Amino acid sequence: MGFEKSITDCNVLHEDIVELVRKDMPEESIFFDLADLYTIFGDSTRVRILWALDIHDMCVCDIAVLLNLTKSAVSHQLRILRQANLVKPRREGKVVFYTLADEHVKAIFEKGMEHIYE
Amino acid sequence: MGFEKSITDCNVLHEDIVELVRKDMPEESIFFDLADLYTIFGDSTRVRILWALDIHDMCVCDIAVLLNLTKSAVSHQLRILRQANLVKPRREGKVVFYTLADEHVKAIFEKGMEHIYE
DNA sequence: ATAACAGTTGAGCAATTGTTCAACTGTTAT
DNA sequence: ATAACAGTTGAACAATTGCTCAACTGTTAT
Repeated sequence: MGFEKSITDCNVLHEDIVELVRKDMPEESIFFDLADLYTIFGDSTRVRILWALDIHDMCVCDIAVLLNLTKSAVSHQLRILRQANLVKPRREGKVVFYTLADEHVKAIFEKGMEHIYE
Repeated sequence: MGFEKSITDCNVLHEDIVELVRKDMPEESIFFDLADLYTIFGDSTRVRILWALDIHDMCVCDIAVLLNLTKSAVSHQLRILRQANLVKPRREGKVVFYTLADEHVKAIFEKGMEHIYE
């Protein structure tokens, strides 16, 4: 088991605190997954799409009109939301409806709103 | 009161749905604020800093050692977290300790984790 | 068949972002 | 004074991101 090269340009000042925190920290990959999820919420277009879908299922054209975007722009964002398992497509003839695929989305919004308005 | 130029390259397909959703949608600036907040959570370094501070207050050097980063990199990220009112600094001599400034942070993490592990 | 339309996709561009580097404060000890 | 060290800051660079444009599917109607 090797040690990774140290990048830091300073020394530990409170070894006890660092060890305490290090013990309780999850492994690094969890933080990447968490950050990846929040990156998706970090765009106002995607947030508006998710918010809209939480009110009612919608097709690409309706979303585009609602948010005043091209259907291409909407489709690109929907692909990102699809890959993150946040929305699910459902084809009906020529039209593709998108549905919110996760009940946690609203809870995440609510916690965010609580921070903003305090 | 004028109408903004339309960008969309398609027409409404379900006017009733669009109107229903439009009625319940908050104004645009709220989505920018929400997205800005999640952008901050959208970086694994910042998430790890916040997680660490939730366990215990820490100074810049300790964070740098814990996460194997330069103190400059840590300081830059702490500035972003400070400006978003997510952490607060407290100077003690040469050392600056940072504290989590918001109880919602943990709740936001928890909701994110719930989505990842389902 | 073929036209019309909803939706998708890849390349490319402008804007944004995280880190590094180097120079700079602020506080403590000699 | 001045050296030492914790921390901050601005410029610069590489990498990423959101949108546009144009070309492409897939389904329905003529």
